[in-house]
Amino acid sequence: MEDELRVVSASYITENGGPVVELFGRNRKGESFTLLYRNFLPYFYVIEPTGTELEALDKIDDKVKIENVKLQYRGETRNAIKFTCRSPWRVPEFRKIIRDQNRILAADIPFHFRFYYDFDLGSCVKFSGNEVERGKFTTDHVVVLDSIEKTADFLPPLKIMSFDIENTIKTQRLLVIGYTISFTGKYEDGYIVGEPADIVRQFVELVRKQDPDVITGYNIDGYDLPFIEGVASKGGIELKLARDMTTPQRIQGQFWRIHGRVVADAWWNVKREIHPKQETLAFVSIELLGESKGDVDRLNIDREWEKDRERVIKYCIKDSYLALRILEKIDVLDKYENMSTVSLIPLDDVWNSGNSTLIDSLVIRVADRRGIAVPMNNFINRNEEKIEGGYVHSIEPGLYDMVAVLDFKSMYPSLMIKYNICFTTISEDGEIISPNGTRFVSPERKRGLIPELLEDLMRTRDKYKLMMRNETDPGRKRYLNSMQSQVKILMNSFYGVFASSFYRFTDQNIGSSITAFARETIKGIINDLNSKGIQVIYGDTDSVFIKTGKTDVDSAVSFSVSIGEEISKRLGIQIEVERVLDPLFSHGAKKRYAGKVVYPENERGNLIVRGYEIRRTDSFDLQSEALTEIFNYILNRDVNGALRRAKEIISDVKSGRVEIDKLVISRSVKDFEFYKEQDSLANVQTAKKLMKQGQEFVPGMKVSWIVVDSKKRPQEVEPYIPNQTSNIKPDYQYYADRVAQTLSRVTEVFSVDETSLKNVDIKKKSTLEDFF
DNA sequence: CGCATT
DNA sequence: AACGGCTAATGCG
Repeated sequence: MEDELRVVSASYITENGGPVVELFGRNRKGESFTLLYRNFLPYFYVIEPTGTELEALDKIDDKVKIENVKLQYRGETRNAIKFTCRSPWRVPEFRKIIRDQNRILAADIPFHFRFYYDFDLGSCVKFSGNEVERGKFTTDHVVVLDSIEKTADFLPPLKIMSFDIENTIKTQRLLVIGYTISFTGKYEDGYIVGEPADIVRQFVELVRKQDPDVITGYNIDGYDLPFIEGVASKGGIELKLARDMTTPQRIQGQFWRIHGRVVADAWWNVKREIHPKQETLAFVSIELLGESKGDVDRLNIDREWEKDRERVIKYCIKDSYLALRILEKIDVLDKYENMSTVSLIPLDDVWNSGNSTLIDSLVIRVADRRGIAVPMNNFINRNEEKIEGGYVHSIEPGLYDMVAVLDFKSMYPSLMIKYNICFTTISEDGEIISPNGTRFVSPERKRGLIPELLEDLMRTRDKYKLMMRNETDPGRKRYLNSMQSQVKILMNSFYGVFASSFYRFTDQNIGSSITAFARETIKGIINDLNSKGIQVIYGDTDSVFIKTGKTDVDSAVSFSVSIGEEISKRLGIQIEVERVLDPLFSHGAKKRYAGKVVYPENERGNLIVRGYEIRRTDSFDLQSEALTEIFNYILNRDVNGALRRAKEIISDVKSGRVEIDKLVISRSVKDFEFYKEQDSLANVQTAKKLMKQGQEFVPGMKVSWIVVDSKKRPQEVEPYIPNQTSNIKPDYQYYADRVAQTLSRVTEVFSVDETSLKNVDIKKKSTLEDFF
């Protein structure tokens, strides 16, 4: 049989003492597949092993063969051996035989990645083989592979299953599992009730029969899955949720791995994608879907269950439905499928692992092809010293006219290309010298592996952008846009990974050279512009804000474009006019500014605010809204209006003329042990109170509260739960003070301080009362 | 200064 | 075969 597949996940199982690689996914028609490959074995390298080491390796019962090879290691050709064995799970044990871990190479690459690299596979594969009986596998088809190769990507229908559990609070008894399944645009839902052990047994059956690619739910990682696992282990039930009958495994107390499926917690994904101000399912459902949750009282779920079982079941199913719709709404599935295409690893690994895994996938393949040694990651000898980062130019308080924002296109990747920065080119006799003294060989002598990869990615991105411009079909256009954006994200993640302390190809000097070149470049531009009489107002890492001195937009744009072109040509790195702001406001702090956009045309009139409270979840809505209003006045150059309105807002808050929803403050909470003085922190206090009330809480979650007495030490707060606020009395003075502080940072630029803002006769204005 | 956030 | 991109900077308590 022959077909093509989008790979959802890859793993291996043991069969007759040896490994079998398994790939899972769906074809264009939406049929699910298991692909099996039996003739692949694990291996690693050792550079110049000693006699004793070689003897010990040779004696290993698991050994298949030892071969002599040559490898490029730290710029030299070295003799090495390639050690092949049968059991991937025993490799950590064999690693210990070698004294100096620097001499063992590529002995920490997960087996399914080894398979992926060696067969040069991608997000989609073309295969041929014999279809066999399904046996224990849950997919529509099971195929023993003859051949497999990478193929052009496509997006088949994937099946998503969302579930939610309800349990009693006191006895922690499982009451019901509700679920919703989405496939080819259709929804199907249902529930399971009965004895707890039976519920879990039936759930396992359901998952096996439905065979979903993605499993989701709201906070299933930290709550529902561990709960079900607990019931299963108490009842002696094997939780065979995987496509190959294995049980879920928890990685680092956080992610779950279920062979053949992606576990994608809707909460975790929402957090990562949209940073909502509050993270409860109720809040996110309303914000994203405009739908509210059922109104079952979870605190008295035992009573609700006795009184009206149907209602609790409906509520449970609704929660699973909402989580599913949220996951669909934030469009993560397509996005991660496309990143899988760009980074050449299975969907599951893109979704649930870090940037270094993506970079590994591209870099290790090239290194292997060129005989370049692949060291292991090093999590033990972490370098304590930090790399110096980007340069941030200070900004004077004030209101500035016609400011152009120029910024570098992919600055760090561009510098890595320009200066040939790579672990393969770093050398004491290099011709290129970074500002911190590190030397790199010139590209004429030896083109670096990383610069070459980055150049390929730049070309790929430009290709997608060009295709996007010429595309008329909106669906296809969205796809192309997503692809170019994933390529950009991947390019930009190179610097971070190479600046990290643990990464296999990292050298401290590589990371610091990149930022040093960047600082030199940006400072050079600032000095140059200043010497030409062009005033630089601000700059951060890869951007410069200049005063154009023009009064109309067209001249401001053409003036700054010509400056950008001149710099681009001179430095060989592209710099573009991102925006023109008129005016730009600063209160004199770095990374904080507001401006009104006059260019580009499609953004004209928009207000942009960076860094200020408006964007922060630990400021309350009223504070954000007040600041936005004041910025509106200021950016329309109405300073008196701003002052008048600021005073009005503050006096309104002070006298309690504000809805409680506007006073909610949210912050995340870690594991309590993490804190030195946990009792003094409002977020920890809130989490503890929530737990006492029997609410779901897991570390890492954002909690929301209202300050009720700021004069107590520590300040007293009450958890905020929507529609349950009747008995909370906010400390209005506290809120008024905080708003005053925020607004005065702006008004002080115009010589009005906090005290003058607060000192108003509130009797004069009583706008609200006039309505009654 | 510790902590969370951008 | 398995944890893991980076720093600069602000502001609250």
